[in-house]
Amino acid sequence: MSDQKNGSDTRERILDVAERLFMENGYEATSMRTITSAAEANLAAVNYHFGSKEALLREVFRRRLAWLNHERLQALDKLEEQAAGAPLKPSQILEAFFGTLLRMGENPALGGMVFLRLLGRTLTEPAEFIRTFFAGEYAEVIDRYKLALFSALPDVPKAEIVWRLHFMLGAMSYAIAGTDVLQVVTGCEVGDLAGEKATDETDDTVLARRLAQRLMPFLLGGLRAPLPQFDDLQRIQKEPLPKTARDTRGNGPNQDPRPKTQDQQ
Amino acid sequence: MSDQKNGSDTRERILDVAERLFMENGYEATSMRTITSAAEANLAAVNYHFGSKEALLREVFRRRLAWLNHERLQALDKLEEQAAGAPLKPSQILEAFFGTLLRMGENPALGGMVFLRLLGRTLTEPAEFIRTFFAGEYAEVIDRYKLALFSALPDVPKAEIVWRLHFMLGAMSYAIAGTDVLQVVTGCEVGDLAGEKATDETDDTVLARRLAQRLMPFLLGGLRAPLPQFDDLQRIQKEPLPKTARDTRGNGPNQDPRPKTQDQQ
DNA sequence: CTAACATTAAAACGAACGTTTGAACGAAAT
DNA sequence: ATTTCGTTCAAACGTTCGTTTTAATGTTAG
Repeated sequence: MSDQKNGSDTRERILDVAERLFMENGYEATSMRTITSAAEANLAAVNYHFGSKEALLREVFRRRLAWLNHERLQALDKLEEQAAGAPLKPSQILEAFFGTLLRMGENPALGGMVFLRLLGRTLTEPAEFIRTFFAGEYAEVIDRYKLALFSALPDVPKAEIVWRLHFMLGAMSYAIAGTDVLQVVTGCEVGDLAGEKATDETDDTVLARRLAQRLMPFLLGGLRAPLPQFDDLQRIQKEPLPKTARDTRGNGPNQDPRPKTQDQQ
Repeated sequence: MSDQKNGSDTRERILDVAERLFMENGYEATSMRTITSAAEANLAAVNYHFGSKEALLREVFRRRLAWLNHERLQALDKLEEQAAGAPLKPSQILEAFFGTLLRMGENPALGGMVFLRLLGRTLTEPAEFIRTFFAGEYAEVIDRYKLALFSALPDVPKAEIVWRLHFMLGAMSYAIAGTDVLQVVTGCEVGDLAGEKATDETDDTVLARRLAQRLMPFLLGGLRAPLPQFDDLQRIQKEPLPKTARDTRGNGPNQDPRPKTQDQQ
């Protein structure tokens, strides 16, 4: 009990801190020294407990995704059991898939919005080991839900469903990851929740709930949108578009005097 | 003419190479030595022409976004001129905003899919200087389109429109950025274009066109989806969710024997 | 008590990073 | 012919990176 306490404590502290810092700065921009000092642990602790920085990131995700994927599969199992062979409603499938995730954002014990944001941002990271890791973690869940959508929408071509699943994942990931990115651009619309000034934690919880309420109808609307007309082989070329102009700033305006002596201050 | 040729040549070569490498590896994971050697330029060339690595990234985006934003504003101007004061159709607005971008993906001279992917991935990067840069570059365009959507959808609350604009941006960015990410997970559905084996460039062009055809209906469906019912103040708490269990792997299964002596091979 | 073990601690490793320097080059301009 | 200036070059700058090493610590079991 107490022999584990010391070790497990440091281990969990590192995981929690790494989760937050990876979310805030990204994987590459977060150094092990930043992590260990923020976790009040020794620099060597990460390599001792996890083996490497890459393995640390994997473990940060594994402890959350294990719960998430299990919950998602269980939700789908339950739905299919209740339906007794009949195809499910798309809204049920989306609720099981996205609702489960968004409910993580409302529960700080499961990572809360910190993990949701980290997940959304990391899904687009180009690093090879991250992609292969996610591919392995997500394979089963995606496959199950893909098949469920196939039988829920028998009239929609399967390729179209895959595309739309892709779009839905994107809308969700981006909405989560960018709650402070695009909100800045669009004019700070998060804080309009009737003057609630609470902890960051409860603030995040409220945000997660609002996000879920507004995201689900959007996704359903997109999923059930009319199919595009397929004028595939006709290759419309709306305008020839001058192939010469390499970019906009050939010699036109909009050109600030950059390379005179470069802008070192 | 020739005195500029040498310098401009290196400069453009660096921009092109950096655009591709930032897309493939991300900003932090791409070193200046990788960039300059791939561009067959000297290591100091980046600091000479652009001043710093950050400024290089900004310039990579500026030369594309200048064209894109100008085109987007012009498209909206044209639409509003034709409408003569009447509100626009949402489909027109989306076509002007997203169609303009997706048409960049079909034109390699404007960056093609390389730039589109880079844009999609960089929008979620957490680095401060990137966010402030994008905020400045996008502010005017987003504002104009936001207002256009407000008058196009007078019955929809403005906050809801902003959220859905956010979702649409996410679906697009993610769909673009992850054409090879999620496609791997979902089972390699890109290559199903009737056995076309062509250059990477024309392949990308075809991909951009297919993406546009399938993305636009999805976005329109999401934008026009029925509004969510607002049961905001009731705080549904579907299940208490044990606040004790910090994470899934307290002592359950799914636990691989990690910290025995760590996994250094 | 002591041997074994898991964990922490401090220090150093070599490699890679972004940036700077100062000289050299080459085509204009004087 | 010489100066000028934008550009390129090789080399080095100091810093930070992830990882490893070696010793010290405290707890558990025989």
